[in-house]
Amino acid sequence: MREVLFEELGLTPQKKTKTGYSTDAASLEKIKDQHEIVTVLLEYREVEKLRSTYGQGLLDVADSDGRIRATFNQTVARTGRLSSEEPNLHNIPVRTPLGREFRKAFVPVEGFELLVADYNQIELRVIAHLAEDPGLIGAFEAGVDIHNATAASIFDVDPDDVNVEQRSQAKMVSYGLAYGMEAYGLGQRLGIETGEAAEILKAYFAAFPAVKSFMDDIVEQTKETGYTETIFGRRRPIPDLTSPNFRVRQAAERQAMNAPIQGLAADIFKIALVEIDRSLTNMSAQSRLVLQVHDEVILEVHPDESNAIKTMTIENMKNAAELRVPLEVNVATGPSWAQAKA
DNA sequence: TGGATCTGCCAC
DNA sequence: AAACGTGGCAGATCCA
Ligand SMILES: Nc1nc2c(ncn2[C@H]2C[C@H](O)[C@@H](COP(=O)(O)OP(=O)(O)OP(=O)(O)O)O2)c(=O)[nH]1
Ligand SMILES: [Mn+2]
Ligand SMILES: [Mn+2]
Repeated sequence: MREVLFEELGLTPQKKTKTGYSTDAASLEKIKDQHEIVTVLLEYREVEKLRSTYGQGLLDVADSDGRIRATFNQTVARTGRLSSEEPNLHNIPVRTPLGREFRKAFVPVEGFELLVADYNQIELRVIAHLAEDPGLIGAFEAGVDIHNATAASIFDVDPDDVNVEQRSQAKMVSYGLAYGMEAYGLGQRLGIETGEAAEILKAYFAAFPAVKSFMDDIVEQTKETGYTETIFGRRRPIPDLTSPNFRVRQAAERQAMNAPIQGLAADIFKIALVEIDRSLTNMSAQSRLVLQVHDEVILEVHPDESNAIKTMTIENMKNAAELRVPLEVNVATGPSWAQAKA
């Protein structure tokens, strides 16, 4: 593709990879108007990704009883998250309408429904707790949805008019900035000028002043000990903090910022998951756990148990840890993963 | 034919 | 890619 676009058609290269000019989606978006094939290629990329990875890929691994059984690795992700392989059930599409179609294929066994419970703004709550940031804590006490507020601010729309895609983008901005994203990277991702991105960054840390100092402290502390540690005691060594290579060292600093947060969120979620499992046993429930996705749990629920299981799941998740801000859970039920959305 | 690497892209 | 973090998978390419 690189050869066709940049040599044969002579389109304008945007950025480079290790081996030549990049043809990734962000680059193609910028040269759409130079040749009609670019839009076609973008559409092909989207459809082929979905067809190969999720269409054929999932059909290939589905068992004869209609279930898909993945391997959940407990010692792969360095932060304490699980990972899922063969297949990866942690990256089933949700962000585009066409991609979301695949979630309709995840259904409960006959006579049951799916219950989906996902922590609300989980890592922002963890940051609020660890950084003791007055802006974040105040927002959570007031019941503010920060992803929504951030979206309203960066896209200049009324908070009530924020759509799903905008909130999703704002999520990326919120976590990106918290974990060391710079104005340049923010501009690239939003498709705006670096200067404009710098204004967004400035506004973010003005609203949440303690986040920056917390991140600086974490990096300093990690340089001294050589590892990060969650409040439950999960340690991650970060030896690259002393690398002579600037790039490697910078990357290590961002890992040090992220690991205690993502790690604590993983600790909390795992505690909740074990408690949910214990409760199901204690209740002698017919309902069962079928999947987890980092801060989300999916249960196959018998209608007779629906209310009890819903209450039990929410309570276990909210009470898995006691932070300076409340833990909140979004929960929904439905006949498929796609439809179990509040 | 198959392993290793690279690019690109899906999710949290 | 110097430029949020954590993952896994498909396809192309290079090479044995
Ligand atoms: N560094 C980073 N972390 C992310 C990103 N997306 C998701 N995460 C992490 C932080 C989130 O708290 C966690 C769970 O993802 P969710 O999609 O459930 O988002 P969150 O819980 O923040 O918001 P929610 O209220 O559930 O929509 O995964 C990202 O783009 N960058
Ligand atoms: Mn969540
Ligand atoms: Mn989630």
